[in-house]
Amino acid sequence: MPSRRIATDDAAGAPNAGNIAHIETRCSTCNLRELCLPCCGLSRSEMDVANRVVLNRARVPHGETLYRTGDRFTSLYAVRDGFFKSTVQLEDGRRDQVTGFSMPGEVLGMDGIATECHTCNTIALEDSEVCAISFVRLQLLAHEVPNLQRQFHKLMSSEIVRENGVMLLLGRMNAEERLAMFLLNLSQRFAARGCSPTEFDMRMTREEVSAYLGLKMETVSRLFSQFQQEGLIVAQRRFIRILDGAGLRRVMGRGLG
Amino acid sequence: MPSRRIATDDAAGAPNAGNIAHIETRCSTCNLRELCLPCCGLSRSEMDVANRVVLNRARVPHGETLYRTGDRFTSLYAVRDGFFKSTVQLEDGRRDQVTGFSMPGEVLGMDGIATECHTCNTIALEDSEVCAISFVRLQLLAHEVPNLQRQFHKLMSSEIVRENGVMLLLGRMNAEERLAMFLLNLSQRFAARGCSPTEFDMRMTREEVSAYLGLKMETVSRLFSQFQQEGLIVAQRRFIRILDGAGLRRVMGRGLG
DNA sequence: CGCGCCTTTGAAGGAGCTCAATTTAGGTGG
DNA sequence: CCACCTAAATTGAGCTCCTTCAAAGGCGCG
Repeated sequence: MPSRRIATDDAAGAPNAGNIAHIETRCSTCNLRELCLPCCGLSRSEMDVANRVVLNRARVPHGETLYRTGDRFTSLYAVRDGFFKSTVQLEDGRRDQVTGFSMPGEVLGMDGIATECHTCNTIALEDSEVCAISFVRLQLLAHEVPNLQRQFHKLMSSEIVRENGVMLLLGRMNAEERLAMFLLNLSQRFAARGCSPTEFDMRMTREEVSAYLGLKMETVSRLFSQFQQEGLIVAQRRFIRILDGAGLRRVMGRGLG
Repeated sequence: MPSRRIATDDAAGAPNAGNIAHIETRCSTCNLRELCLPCCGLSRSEMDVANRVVLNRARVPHGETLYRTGDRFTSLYAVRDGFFKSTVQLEDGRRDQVTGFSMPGEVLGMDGIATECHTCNTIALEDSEVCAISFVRLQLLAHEVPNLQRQFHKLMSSEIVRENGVMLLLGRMNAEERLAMFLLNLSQRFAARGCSPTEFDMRMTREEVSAYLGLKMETVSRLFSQFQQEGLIVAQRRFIRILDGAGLRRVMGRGLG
């Protein structure tokens, strides 16, 4: 099945096709503006300008692809609601690595800027909603609003920094440490969104967690059980309660001496 | 020892301190302009504008740090000559992961944009030379030259894409595949610089290669020996000759039946 | 209620690690 | 110019952690 095309005004074709909800969005009233790219760090008046980026809101049902490798790049996507995974695949397509999970306020699609084609696949892990931000328009607007330009640069840089962290995790941590780090990271991101940092529902399967952590599903499952026995967490399938955050942090030191 | 500070005109302090060679550089005469950020893809007249970015050339002797974690971010660095590694460290500092090796024409320092402090360490693997590009000035100039803005965005995006590839390597490839991929990547990058793709001198130690590939030094050493016995390469310490590139490419399929 | 998918758990195997000894290359000073 | 010294690289043997293969358990949904 084809990945869904979310039209932005300057994209070829109808601006509002098929089953995709198209909503004129006002950033200034968006409850994610603290987290979202074009709004974060902008003053009230700048925000009015930002409203003109024309964000086309679109729903992405659970399991649907937002964009896939090879798709032409036209927009960035701010996650408004829901949860996504991004994956890269080995040519043969048999093995794939999850490069990240994205939650509300985070921005997807920056991989496509370089070649103007996407280089990974992004799939909704639950019924989700994104704001499609026309990249051409974003650039035009950023030209007028230096602060927006800066925010955008910081956003791309953060993604580089984040990926550096994942490389450290994949290259130099053992299985225990990887899962502990993963849980702490999720926890911290939920907290930043005003959700409980100690009790949350993971949206991803064990398989997807393992594809992110560079492990096998069975290993991840065993580790959840182990952490539970050690009294660090309660894990009932996707539901997680963190009982001992400090303990998890300590796990990350168990790797070497 | 402190990391070396390379002053750009708008940085606080003397613009040309100590043992650092300061040379007014003209991009239009630089033999790297095909590869380098501010020049790549720019027309002749745009290039003249680019000359005004004020690139301070600086030498970085073998083993010296260009910037380190926590250093204030002021500039990007285009590698003019030499070879660098970038590393991130676990808090304890005992384990570190090499996030990339950089060669002439490549740009370093984009990790610093997000927080205005660098989040990795970058060290010269041989006597090297960089152009320090004041980020403030780059932004001003990019504002005047849209093409430069676009090139810069593509550059950051490429870095994201590159790191996605490394995550795939670290998360889903076995040791053989990792080394094969590494050698083919080096080869291809040397080729792009007009150097022989089949015969080159690696600038990094086995230790550094292993810190990049998420393996141990001994494993990497064994693999070099193995590849040599299989007739894929000649490896005499850092000198590498690729005898059978197609064979190396085939190695990357051996990972999963 | 039964089917499919996700998850858990066990037992055995193997890829890469650890520890340790040896070889080689490059730099330095007599 | 050679002997020495140190750092890098190689190689071996045994071990460990994670994987592989297999089976059973549990939850959601038609």
